[in-house]
Amino acid sequence: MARRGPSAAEQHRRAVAAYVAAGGEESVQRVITAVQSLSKKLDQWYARQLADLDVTAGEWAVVATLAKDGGALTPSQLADLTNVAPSSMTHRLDKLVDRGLVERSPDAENRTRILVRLTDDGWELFSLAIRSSDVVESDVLQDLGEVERAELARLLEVVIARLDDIEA
Amino acid sequence: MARRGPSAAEQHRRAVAAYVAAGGEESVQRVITAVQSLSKKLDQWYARQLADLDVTAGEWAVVATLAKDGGALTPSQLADLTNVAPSSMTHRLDKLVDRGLVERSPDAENRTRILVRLTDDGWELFSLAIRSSDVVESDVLQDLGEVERAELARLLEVVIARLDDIEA
DNA sequence: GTCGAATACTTCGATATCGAAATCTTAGCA
DNA sequence: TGCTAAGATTTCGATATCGAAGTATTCGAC
Repeated sequence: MARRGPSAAEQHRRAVAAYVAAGGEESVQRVITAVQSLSKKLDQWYARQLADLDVTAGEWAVVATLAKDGGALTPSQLADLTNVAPSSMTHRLDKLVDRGLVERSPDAENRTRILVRLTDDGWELFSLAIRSSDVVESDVLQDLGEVERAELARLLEVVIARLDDIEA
Repeated sequence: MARRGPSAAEQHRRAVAAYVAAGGEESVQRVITAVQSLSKKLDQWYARQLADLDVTAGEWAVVATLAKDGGALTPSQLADLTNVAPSSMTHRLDKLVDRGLVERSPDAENRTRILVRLTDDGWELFSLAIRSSDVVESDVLQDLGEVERAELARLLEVVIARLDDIEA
């Protein structure tokens, strides 16, 4: 390492070229590859920021999912939404409960279920992490004006809306 | 599971709302969140497709990275580019070599280094996987015309270009 | 009401990943 | 040349994840 690799822009260019050479369609690969490189880079930043808060990416996924939902979710739902096996969620929740970020409570209506909620500390961690990553994210988007950001968001949201139809 | 969760579009809307409520800026969160949900969904599809080819996501990362580079890379470089520890790469390469997808060869110029290359079978796997995922990707983008795809790609590429400056 | 299937979570054994230490090679300098 | 520091890979012990089996509860058919 230490050796500076190719720039992100150059990596993107090469990736598109390789995918097109292998039989992919250019207009598709330019978009898809860009989404993936961007997401990958963002994930790296998050991992570093979360390390400062002493939280792993997996633990953050649980906290963020609960925060987005706003209420309580079962371990199975959390496993599904965060892409891990249910058995892995058991251990993650054990640690998060130990750290006081989430709490488990029995579901009175169905005793096979357990409900997981964020504690006050969990909400505080969520808010803190969002506010600090918002700074990085704003930097990343600084070359786009309000109009362009809105257009970018609109186009991405069109694609996301399509995802639902494809899955069905 | 089995219970149908909220749609991707609905999940996106909720996520943005939660991030804004926690102190994030809306124009930023709409874009960043969309990039991430899209990437996450794509990763799920890839994982399923790769499973059909009997390749894990980690193994695919190595094959794709070598294909994009076009030449030979060292284990350290591969570990860096695919975001895993160098020690993990050792085992991954062992398995990929066993399966005949990559080959290790000593670097004549520096005997501490090892060079990793795709074999013909490795190239074939790459091409096959790209062509089949291109189908899914085209479906995902079907609501956008050529002009909109180009505009989306352009906006994303502006953001990617910014990444390099931020890292420096 | 009771039996069997389905659901939800946890436990268990195997595998993958990580960070640190070990091994080997190269580069720089006296 | 000989010595030390730095670099690249692998080995090793600890931890996280997975899939399958195990346990407990609920739901539906009879």
